[in-house]
Amino acid sequence: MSEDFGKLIRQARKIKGYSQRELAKILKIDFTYLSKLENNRADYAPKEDVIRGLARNLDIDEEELIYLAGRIPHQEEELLKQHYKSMPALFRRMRENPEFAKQVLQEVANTEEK
Amino acid sequence: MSEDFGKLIRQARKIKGYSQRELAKILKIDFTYLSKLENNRADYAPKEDVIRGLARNLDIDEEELIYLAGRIPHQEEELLKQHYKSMPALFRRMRENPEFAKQVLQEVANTEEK
DNA sequence: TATTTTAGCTTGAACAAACAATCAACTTAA
DNA sequence: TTAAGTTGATTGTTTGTTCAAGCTAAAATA
Repeated sequence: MSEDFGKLIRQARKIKGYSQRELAKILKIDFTYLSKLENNRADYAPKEDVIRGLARNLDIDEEELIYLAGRIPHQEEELLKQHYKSMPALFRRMRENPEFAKQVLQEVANTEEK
Repeated sequence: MSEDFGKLIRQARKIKGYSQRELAKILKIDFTYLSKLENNRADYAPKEDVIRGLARNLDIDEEELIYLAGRIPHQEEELLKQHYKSMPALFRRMRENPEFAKQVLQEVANTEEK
């Protein structure tokens, strides 16, 4: 589990003024599990549903939280398949050349008209 | 499982002149499982190891086959986490605007000096 | 002020569900 | 009559979550 995933959800929970038990109840998960998530003590990332539940109730962007957890949103799997021939290059390039990654992501962020 | 994953590995196997049993033996998987993979009858994508084994023995690019199977190579998970804030935009943009996707991927492919 | 609640949190062990692969039985073509 | 391939049922493994037990600090109570 990501180092910052736990930090982020704990912080967000506190801002919302929930105790772990309160939030866990809303999400219908065990509060001890939420504790583990906040401490990055869960061996594996939660399921997408759980992550989305967290995001919704904590006013975090759902997709962002999914990526932060090290998952890829289910709906994007199609994209991977469709572009399977060029994806490896894209990812390798972004990994090996952080400047490039920054540039591409910047570009996308800019052209986005929210 | 991807529509073309099965087709691709079956085709590649035939080119190599293997029967399902022969190839399965090399990969140390059950030949009936290989059959299912070729027919896209396996409910879930194989593990990364199995995909890599297939790719190696069938002269397919390992990463490409992983993406085609709808998975993301383990080593790339870090990248997702690192850029969790901008990834959603990138993927959404690529999904919603195939032209954009093409362009970005082209660009990467071109600047790659193999 | 010492003592007992209580509210919030953490952790290892146990468990359940989802996922990945095999087994047993069959079909077909050669 | 065997070599190749398919399929539904079953099983094994990994992943995701809960359970049982306990810790700590701050309030309440004596």
